[in-house]
Amino acid sequence: MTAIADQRRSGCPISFGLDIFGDRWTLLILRDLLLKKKNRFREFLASEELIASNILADRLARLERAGLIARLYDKDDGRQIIYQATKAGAGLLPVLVELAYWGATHDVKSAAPPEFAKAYRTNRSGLIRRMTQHGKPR
Amino acid sequence: MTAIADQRRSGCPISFGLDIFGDRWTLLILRDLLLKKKNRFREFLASEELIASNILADRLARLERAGLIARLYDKDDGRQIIYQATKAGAGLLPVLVELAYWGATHDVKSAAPPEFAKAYRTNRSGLIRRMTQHGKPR
DNA sequence: GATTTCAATTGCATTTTGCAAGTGAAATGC
DNA sequence: GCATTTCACTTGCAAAATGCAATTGAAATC
Repeated sequence: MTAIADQRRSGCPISFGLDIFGDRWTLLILRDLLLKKKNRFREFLASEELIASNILADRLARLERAGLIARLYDKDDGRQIIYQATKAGAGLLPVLVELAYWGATHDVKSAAPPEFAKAYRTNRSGLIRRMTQHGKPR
Repeated sequence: MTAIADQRRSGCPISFGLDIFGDRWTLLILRDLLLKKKNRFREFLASEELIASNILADRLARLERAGLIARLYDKDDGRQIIYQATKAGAGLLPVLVELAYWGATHDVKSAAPPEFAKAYRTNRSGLIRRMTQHGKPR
């Protein structure tokens, strides 16, 4: 599965990522999807940071175009759409873990549980493996 | 050393980070600073992605306010300012490494050298340790 | 003393964001 | 079976951020 940023600024792999999710909201959606197991529009809307519905719709569309998420139709409810991370999207979990660890260690008012930083320091790859198992992309 | 985002959206450590560097340019400046050993205004301007000088000045000011970089005066040249990562700024190196690895593995046209992904897979923490030693923050 | 280099700043057009309200289709309640 | 609610969005519009080109003033070089 390959992500495509169509107006990339350079060949740099970091700028490639930022061309897709370099904004204040996109990684929060992926956090909800990968870490909080949310997968519906209204669930993303309900997150603490209060994303506006037009921005959410725009970011979901971009994520889909970039190949990081897929849209499924809920067969039990014709209104609802289920959002799922692709392998490329799920591949960002380690990035989210590093971001969370950086925030947890540099933000005085962090709401991250102390167990997280502890688990990270004790066994980072085990932590990531456990987190990955829980919400495996198909 | 503690970074301060003054209008944070939530207690989430990920959103804390995004409140500081959640845009298309800030992490590229930190990439230049931490990975490419650039530390002057004109050097950041010269990067491949071609940041505009007003945006660069704005991001450097924000990074300083957030406590991720410091400004030093070059005593050999009164015009020049030397930008340096603080410990909090240098703490983002693992985030940059993960971003680079994600980009290197998911971007077909990645310009990242194959040795990087190889080194990451073989010995990630050793790679990060070596990268950290090279440009140590004071 | 004139020219160049430095780190920015200014003015202005374009794009993105954010808020509030609204939409149509589908499900639920009575 | 009809009204109400819920769903995933869309629309309109003001405000803020971005991007471009030109300019600034201080300091270094020629």
